[in-house]
Amino acid sequence: MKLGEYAIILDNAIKKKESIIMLCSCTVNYSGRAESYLSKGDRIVIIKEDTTLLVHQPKGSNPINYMKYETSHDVSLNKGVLKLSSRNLALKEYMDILIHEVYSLRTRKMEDNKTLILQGTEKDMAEMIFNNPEMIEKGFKPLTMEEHIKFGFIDVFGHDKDNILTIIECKRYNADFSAVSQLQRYVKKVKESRGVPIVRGVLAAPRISPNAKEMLEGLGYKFVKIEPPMHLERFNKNQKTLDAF
Amino acid sequence: MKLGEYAIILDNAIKKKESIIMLCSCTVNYSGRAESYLSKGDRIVIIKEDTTLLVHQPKGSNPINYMKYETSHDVSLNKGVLKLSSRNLALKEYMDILIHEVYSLRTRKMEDNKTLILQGTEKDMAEMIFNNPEMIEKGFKPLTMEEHIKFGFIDVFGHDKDNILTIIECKRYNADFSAVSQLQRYVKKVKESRGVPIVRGVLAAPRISPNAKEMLEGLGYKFVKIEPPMHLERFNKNQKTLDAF
DNA sequence: GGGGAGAGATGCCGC
DNA sequence: GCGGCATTTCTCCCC
Repeated sequence: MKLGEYAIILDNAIKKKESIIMLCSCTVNYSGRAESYLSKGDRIVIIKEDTTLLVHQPKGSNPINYMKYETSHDVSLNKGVLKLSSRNLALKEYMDILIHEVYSLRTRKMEDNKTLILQGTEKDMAEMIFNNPEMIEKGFKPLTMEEHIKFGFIDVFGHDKDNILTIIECKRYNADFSAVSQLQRYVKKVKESRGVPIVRGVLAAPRISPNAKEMLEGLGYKFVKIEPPMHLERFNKNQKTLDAF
Repeated sequence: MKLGEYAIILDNAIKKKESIIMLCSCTVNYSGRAESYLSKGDRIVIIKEDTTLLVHQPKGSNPINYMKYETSHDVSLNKGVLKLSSRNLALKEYMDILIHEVYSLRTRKMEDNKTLILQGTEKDMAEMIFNNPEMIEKGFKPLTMEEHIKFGFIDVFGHDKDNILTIIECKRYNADFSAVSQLQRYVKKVKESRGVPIVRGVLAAPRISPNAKEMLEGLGYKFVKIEPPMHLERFNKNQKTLDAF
């Protein structure tokens, strides 16, 4: 098939808001929040029904170039090269893909309105702690969860056994400097807004980096080792059983 | 084509380390750092040559499910359903994709060893400031760039006109709380390690959020409005010219 | 391999 | 729209 025929298929699919999956050799220019140039190579190019554009190389998780939704796409043919011009005027982002050869081109209206069920997030951790306060320490009495204050939101907020205000910051994986800084900010702001001299800070995570721990303890805060909850465990257990064979 | 034939094509491509692009109706189970379930719908499934797996819905920039590189993929056919079992034992991550119908399946050895040329990063900003110190303020004398200290690295480090040690933290977009905390940490650490009572902090970014500015000024630091440099501007200018038509 | 931080981060929610 | 923050963040760099 010639590039001109591919141009017509592309143009049609864009107009009909079908998803487009193309395997091709191409060159990519981008200008927007930054500027980039990617010279000729084989790539997977996807245009989704919401006009999102992705360019993937044969390695790696992330697209090498992309455009967000609400991008307009225009196809043109010039001197034996197919050109895809993508524009997001609202974001002032521009991309030109020069397509030298098309290896495969598929278009289809995709039917999918399903959303992901996800378990084991930071919010799930906060809920688990709220419902099992002794995980933090004996006598901890939670008051609120995901409480929004002007400067962010507090995962779990409550009183300790001596009725001292206590702020829990959860991290689903390794806690780092940034987590400690966040906790420090919340403690400072709550002290100010409530006019209380002492507010405790607790960082709940499966682990904490040594330097972050040093900073945490320097501030007089506490680390509690807690794993995020995994409730969809049946699948996991099945895998373990299967792996045993 | 029947699912059994697709199974053979898939199996072959996986063994030959070809890239695979499949349009299909499928169900996805994931278990690893978290757990997820995605019920039946039309998806784009990609297996790259480095064994990275991506599952894309018809909307959005990010894959709805994925596996990282160094994952093994196994294809099986059971009761009229094609099953792709993906395992990353090192990361303890598992995914099962049940494929109900294949709309399109392409495999190909992709040739691409090109890397992206990118301009306008935070590092580019630091270099620009290092070479044009008056952008920060009159009399600023930079000493080092990207200096690694035990607790992170300092974008630009130098003396101000009064020979006071000054730390510059760059952000290529909006500076937020986290940027201010980072600067605060560096100032504190440099004071301690050098035994100097006064160290200045400067945040260089195109803009700063009002709350972050309040925190910054509360710490006695300074904000300087600086845009990241865009050196590949020719393409951008051409676009503006084209858009005018 | 861990620590630390950037990213054209994206996506979500609240105001 | 902006602000604040989580993310199965990913990726890179340095130790």
